[in-house]
Amino acid sequence: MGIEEDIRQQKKFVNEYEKLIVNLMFTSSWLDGMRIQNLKPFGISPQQYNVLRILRGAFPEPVRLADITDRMIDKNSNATRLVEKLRQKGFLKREICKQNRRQVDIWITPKGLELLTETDKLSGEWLKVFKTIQKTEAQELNRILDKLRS
Amino acid sequence: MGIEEDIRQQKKFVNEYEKLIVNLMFTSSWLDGMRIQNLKPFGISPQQYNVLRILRGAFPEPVRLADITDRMIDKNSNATRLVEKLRQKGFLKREICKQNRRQVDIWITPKGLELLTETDKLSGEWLKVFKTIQKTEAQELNRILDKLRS
DNA sequence: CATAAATAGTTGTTTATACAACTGTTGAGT
DNA sequence: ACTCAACAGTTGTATAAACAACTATTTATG
Repeated sequence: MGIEEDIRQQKKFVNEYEKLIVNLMFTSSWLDGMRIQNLKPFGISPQQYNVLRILRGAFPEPVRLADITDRMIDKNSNATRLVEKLRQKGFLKREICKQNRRQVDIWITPKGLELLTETDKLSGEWLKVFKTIQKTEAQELNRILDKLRS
Repeated sequence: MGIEEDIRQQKKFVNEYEKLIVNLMFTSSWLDGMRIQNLKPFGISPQQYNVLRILRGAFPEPVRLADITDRMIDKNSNATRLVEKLRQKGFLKREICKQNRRQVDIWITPKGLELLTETDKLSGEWLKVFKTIQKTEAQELNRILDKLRS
């Protein structure tokens, strides 16, 4: 019976919108839990993964720290510290920009690219999770979520 | 153009499912940010609000700590400490169960109920956020999200 | 050119989260 | 009744998130 069962709620939601808020939060938390478990063997968090994906998207061009913050799913995380964690693990390099010494340019390293190649292999696992819904349903979800935020 | 624009992604997603993962995470983070801002004037976090809602749902019956954990959206949060925070603020009371002294019974207080009555008034604000989508679209989202987790 | 404002990151501090280890209580099996 | 496993919460600790204050650099303005 869906989300009511997941949160053991006896009463019905007052309306579809109330239910939707809870449903989105719950589903996201559920997905995030799976992402954490998936990435654990690689020693990175979903947020760190997010940063590496952004860097790969720009490769071989560098990305500025501010751009990372701007493009991250969770805007509130501290990009400086996230990047430092990834640098310590050797997945990226950072350099103060010669032209504008306020800004820091960041590149993904071969080791970082290699890591993403490994995690890419997990996408088959993810597709299994999503096999429960049709492609048209995924499209419909994407459409309505985009509309919701507009 | 939707989520691609929100995360400033130039390239297209490889498929609707990849896009959906990002879209769900992003939308949830966006909603959560609004919830934090909404609840800030009342001095509680979304998680604490979630606990109070569970308690109100059972009122005047008590709820056991384990049930709270079980019914929470974010299962990983530490219910003991969440409850203690709310107790300090006077929104709930807790008592060791006479019949089974391992378990702790928790009730929402009149002050807690009053707080929820105040926050209920905000639901009008929330409906404004959701006015962008139709009721049938909300139903469709709920249906597909439930299916996704099944 | 001197100063102020804006920009780009960094650091400090408080609070929250994740996960494991721990305490106390009850129930089951012998 | 005694032992052990299961149960219900709590506490410790390491890591991360939230938010504001701070430093350094560049750009704009008089």
